[in-house]
Amino acid sequence: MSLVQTELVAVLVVFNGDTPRVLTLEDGRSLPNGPLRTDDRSLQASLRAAVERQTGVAVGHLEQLYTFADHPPADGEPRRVAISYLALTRVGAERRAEHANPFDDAGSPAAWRDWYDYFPWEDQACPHAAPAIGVLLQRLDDWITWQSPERWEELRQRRDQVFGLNGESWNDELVLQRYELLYEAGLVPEAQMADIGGDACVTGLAMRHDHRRILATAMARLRAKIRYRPVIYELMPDQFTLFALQQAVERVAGRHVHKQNFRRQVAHQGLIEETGEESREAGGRPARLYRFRRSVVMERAVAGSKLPIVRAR
Amino acid sequence: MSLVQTELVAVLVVFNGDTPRVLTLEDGRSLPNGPLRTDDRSLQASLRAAVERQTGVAVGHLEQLYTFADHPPADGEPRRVAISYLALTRVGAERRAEHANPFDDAGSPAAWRDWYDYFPWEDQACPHAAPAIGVLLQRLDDWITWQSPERWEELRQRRDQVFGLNGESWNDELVLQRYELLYEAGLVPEAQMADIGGDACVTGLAMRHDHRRILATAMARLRAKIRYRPVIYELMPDQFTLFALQQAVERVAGRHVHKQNFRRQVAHQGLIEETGEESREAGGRPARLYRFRRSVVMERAVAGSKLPIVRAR
DNA sequence: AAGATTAATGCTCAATATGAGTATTAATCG
DNA sequence: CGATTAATACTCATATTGAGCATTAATCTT
Repeated sequence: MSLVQTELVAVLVVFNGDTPRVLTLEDGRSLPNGPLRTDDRSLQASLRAAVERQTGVAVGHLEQLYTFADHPPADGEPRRVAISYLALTRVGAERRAEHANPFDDAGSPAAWRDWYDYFPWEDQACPHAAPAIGVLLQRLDDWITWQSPERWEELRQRRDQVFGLNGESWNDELVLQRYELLYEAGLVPEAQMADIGGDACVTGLAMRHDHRRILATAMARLRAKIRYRPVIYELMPDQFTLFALQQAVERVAGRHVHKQNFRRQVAHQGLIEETGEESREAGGRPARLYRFRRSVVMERAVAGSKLPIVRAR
Repeated sequence: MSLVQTELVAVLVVFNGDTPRVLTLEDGRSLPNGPLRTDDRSLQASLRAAVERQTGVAVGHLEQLYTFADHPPADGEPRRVAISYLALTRVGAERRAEHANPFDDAGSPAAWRDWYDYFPWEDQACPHAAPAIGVLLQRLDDWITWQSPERWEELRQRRDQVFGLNGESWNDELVLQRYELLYEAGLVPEAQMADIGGDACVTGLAMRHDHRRILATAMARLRAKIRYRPVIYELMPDQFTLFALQQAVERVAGRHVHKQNFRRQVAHQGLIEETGEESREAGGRPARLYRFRRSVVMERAVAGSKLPIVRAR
């Protein structure tokens, strides 16, 4: 029959000025989730309720990501379907996780984790991540060599594309494709039946079920979306400097941005306005503070707003 | 509990050279659909099987659209969740609908219908649709006037945005937003409890459940996607002229394209190649025939490919 | 056969948008 | 006071985009 167990899974993202973080349960091994309850008004309402109940965090911007089905169960168990969402949370709202209800049903605390802990290779802007990526690529290479020779061509091409090697350029939106290639190659712990762990700084932290795949989908979506919709502002506090905004973009995208062009484009869009105040936290020339013009965005919610992310050479 | 009835719904699109068509059942009142069966390998596999069983059409390019939940049922019925997909079908493959298994479970034939029958106002390229759009906008205006005066401002702004009035420009991707505004205003038959029908050439054909909403989602997705991914080729036959390609884009987007710029950009992308043959069907200077370079696309599946759709003035 | 019609093509032009620099200014820190 | 940290101002070449004019090559009509 078509009765399936439907689960809602949320990827809550917050940017604390340093790195994007995701809300996790079970010591970082799963994402907040809950059942779709018949009495909730909508999927979104159901998800908000579940997350707030489970973690105490108020959910802001919310958008559906993708619906996954697990593999068909052998026994008569109902099939599990996961409807996943991306939720963006402003710093401040995220604090409630540590106070309100910091324990999930299993008794382990809800915790915010650097999303690059799960995908170290996605942080291309961070130079000290390079060695680990080198190790990973070496293992990938070894795996390819172990496959039947007629697949070499295809696999190497795929590797070059998704990891931006041999003339291809790094595409920060291919988070899911990279994860899936690594999964296929058995290089992430989830791919093994036994929980062998592996070296987390190379293969990233593992998660239960397909939660890391969902996280990859969320990262890819967010990276894609900040280029054409002003969603980055959903992660910013009320007031912020242009540098802080740029850092948010850089840390989300995992790559550097040309500062002057970034400012030019942001100014050009007219989505923010000066507050008149200045920030002198960084020790340097004080930076003007800006605020997001929510009213304007309502108007052109649709028009799009690109952010200048430098092309890789 | 979290047991819900999960339904898969497909929007199959074909372009026959004249207009985009969608595959419908029940005399055009519903979309092909089927349950998620526990023994199918994946959601996609389940959907392909259901559609082919129900309509006899082989599904080509397939992508997930969105997962909808209906309103909470009053009685103890399980809740219905619909996972919707967009499927693009090449002409030829679509023929099978008329031969193989032309009757659905209820005994009514599967039929391809002009998608603008369901959304007449979406066809902005068609001049004779203008009067009907005028009537619709008039009714929308009347409805706004009936609302409480403090909502007028907001509603008129929303109307101007989604319908491209008073200085706003028409955005062909807002299919869903337009439908939802009309729904809210009670201007589409689905919004009424009783099936009063209404004048289909103004309000469009109605569908059961939320199938027209799903169709709107599919149209919006396709219109958005042809701008940055080469999906339009999924609707083209093996060989085609540039003019045919342009018409496919125009009919899908519901707006005109600048011919020379269109050709320039298509040529620039290098996604197609001449076959060496010519078509002299149209009675004019013979047009060169092209074919889509599938191999190239595998390489830059990701790179994107924009199509020049003219901005509205 | 002449002229209308239907398209395909070739080419120009201005307005933006983009990527990558250099140079200057204004503050803090030690 | 000078090093450091940023913010900010400008320049420049190149690419992209929107819009148009002009020409060519076929068929269709009379």
